[in-house]
Amino acid sequence: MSRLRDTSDMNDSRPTIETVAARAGVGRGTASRVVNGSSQVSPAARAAVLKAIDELGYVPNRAARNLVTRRTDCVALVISEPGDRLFSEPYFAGIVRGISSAMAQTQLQLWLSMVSSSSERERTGRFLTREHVDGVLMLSQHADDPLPAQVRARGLPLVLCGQPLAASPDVGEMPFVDADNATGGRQAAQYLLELGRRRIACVAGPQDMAAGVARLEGFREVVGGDLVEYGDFSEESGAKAMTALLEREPELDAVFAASDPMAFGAMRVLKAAGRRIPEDVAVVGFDGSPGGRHTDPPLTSVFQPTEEMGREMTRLLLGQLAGDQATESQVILETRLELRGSA
Amino acid sequence: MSRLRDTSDMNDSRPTIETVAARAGVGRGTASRVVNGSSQVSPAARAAVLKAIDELGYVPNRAARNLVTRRTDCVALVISEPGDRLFSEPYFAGIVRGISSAMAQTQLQLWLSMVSSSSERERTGRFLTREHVDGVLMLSQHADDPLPAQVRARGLPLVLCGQPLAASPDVGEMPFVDADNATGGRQAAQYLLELGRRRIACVAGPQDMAAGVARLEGFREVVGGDLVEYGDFSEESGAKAMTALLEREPELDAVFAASDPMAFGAMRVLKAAGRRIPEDVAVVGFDGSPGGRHTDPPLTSVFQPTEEMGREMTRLLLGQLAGDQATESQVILETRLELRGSA
DNA sequence: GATGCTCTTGGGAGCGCTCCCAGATGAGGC
DNA sequence: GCCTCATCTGGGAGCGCTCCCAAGAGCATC
Repeated sequence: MSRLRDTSDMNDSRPTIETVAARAGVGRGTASRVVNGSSQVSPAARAAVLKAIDELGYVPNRAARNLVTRRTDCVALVISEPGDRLFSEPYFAGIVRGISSAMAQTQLQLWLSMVSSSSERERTGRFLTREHVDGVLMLSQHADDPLPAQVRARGLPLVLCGQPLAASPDVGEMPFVDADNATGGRQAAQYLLELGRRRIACVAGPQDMAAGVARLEGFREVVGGDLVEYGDFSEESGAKAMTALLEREPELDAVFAASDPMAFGAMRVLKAAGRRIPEDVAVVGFDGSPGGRHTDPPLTSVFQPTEEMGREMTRLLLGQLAGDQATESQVILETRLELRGSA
Repeated sequence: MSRLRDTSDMNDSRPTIETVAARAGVGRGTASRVVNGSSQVSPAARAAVLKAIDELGYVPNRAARNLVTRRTDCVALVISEPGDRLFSEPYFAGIVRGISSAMAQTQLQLWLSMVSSSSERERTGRFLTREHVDGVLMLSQHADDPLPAQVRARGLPLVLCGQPLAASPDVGEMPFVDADNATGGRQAAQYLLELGRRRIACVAGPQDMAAGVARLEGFREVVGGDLVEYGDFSEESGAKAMTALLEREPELDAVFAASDPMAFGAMRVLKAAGRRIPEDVAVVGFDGSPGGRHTDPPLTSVFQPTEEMGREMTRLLLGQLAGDQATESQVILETRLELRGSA
């Protein structure tokens, strides 16, 4: 009576592992061992089970498995930033993409939580228990964010994006992935020096984020001086800082901005002030974002491999989940100067 | 021997509903009824159970519940776009934020899947079954994306962001949330007319997306004419289109760009061509994105409530999940012209 | 042929929960 | 006092899976 059907919804009752075992002519245990890749199975039994699985279109029931294994197969991705400013930055987009694509190779699900208010922070904090997730990936650079320590205290595997500030608790053991911000700052400064620039200013990032501190530090190692104004990585703050810098030193001939958006803002102000880029003032950003290709002139920038950072975060977390001691817990990825037109 | 401990990890064995029932002096069934908000419980029993839950810090085991209820309490958020261009746009960021915050009020988990390659598309497609998720939210505007129809065919609750093109299959019944793009286009055109502009050009969006079509349609209803060039919503494409428009009609005195990034590109080209904004050429964008506040001059733009769109998508999906016939299945949200400096 | 080993196997037990049925309780009507 | 009905309650059954134990099979050794 039944005609050909999509195997994906046979009669609304999907096959269980018992069905598979029966069809393969083996016991439930053996079927389970095959599904979970145990080596303790004879080739014949394995083949029979695999055939049955294929014919029945068997998919293991996640809930049943999680119930007995006491894992959740679920990893939280927490994006913890006030306001919506940062999420729209290419930096975040690249990392999320990297994480997502690496996670797609896995059994794991990626649970997304965006935290901007303190009430959301509290809600999320309460949720981040072993009861709900196996591990946590966190995009949060602010030193005063309590979530990382909280997660860590519960013994949940955690990988941060961005080195925590030295002032943070447990900073030594916090696993993280970051770009080599200090070297990036050095690369920018060195290049500007090599161009023959001598009055080099810096639009630095916020000093309550490790990235802001390190980029400035690297820059200063090479250039010295104190022609520095601070922003918060946003375009607007970059424009403000640039205005201040121009006032302090009208003769400046180069600027290093610690983020691409800040560089965009700085370029806008420079142009409005009648400076030609790069002839009068050379500009170097930090991010190497795609948007920098389309400014006028295109922005020379220190590239950080955001997508790779996301993939590395995932790799570190998987290592922790597997209890693999060999996996390193802190990874710093190289930056490189991407020459376009602004310097 | 034991000192004060975080109740969240007492002895590594979390209380079960049986523990709660025992402590409250009731049966397992009654405890379960209280947890699930059944009305068939006497006030005294309810109070006792709630007290026990509180004292024990009881949290229901999700896997066990899902096993028996045959739900997953999990909703997929699929962001289906080629390349990483779009994800970094404020449009996406706002919607994701809205979805995330609405979902946080819920039992549901949000499973994130970013799809850019066709292999990822296939993987995701295979995963989007009732076995894995209860429903799907999809951010995908391209007409040729097979995922929506696939999900729909499986009978999974689905809400799209952005009205599907009329050419798409099942378009009539596809639940979606969108901004009123046509009216938005009209608003922009009308305003430019009211300003006394007479040679009004349009940088239109891609015509394989409903948003691109509708915004142009609305614009044309008011302005007519064929001073139109097409972009793909990106800044670069906006610049290209603007260049072409200037060539075709050097005397144009206004431009409507169907996205903010395209407007940014257009403004850049206009300035490079020596046009003053808004004196020589008035510019109106579409998005009302925060970035538009910091251009020079700030960008007048048709605002679409992205965050609200995300919240509405969530609401519609929850309605479907609850089997609530009263919940409308298609929502179109108002746009409004946000006056800044460029027009 | 008995013994000891390894490799493989089947299936009982049980994870924590909800569903549902049968029973207890109490109020109300005869 | 007895029956009926509605309300509330306890706990058995069972969701689909993995874990683990005991036992069978096969082989080499004594």
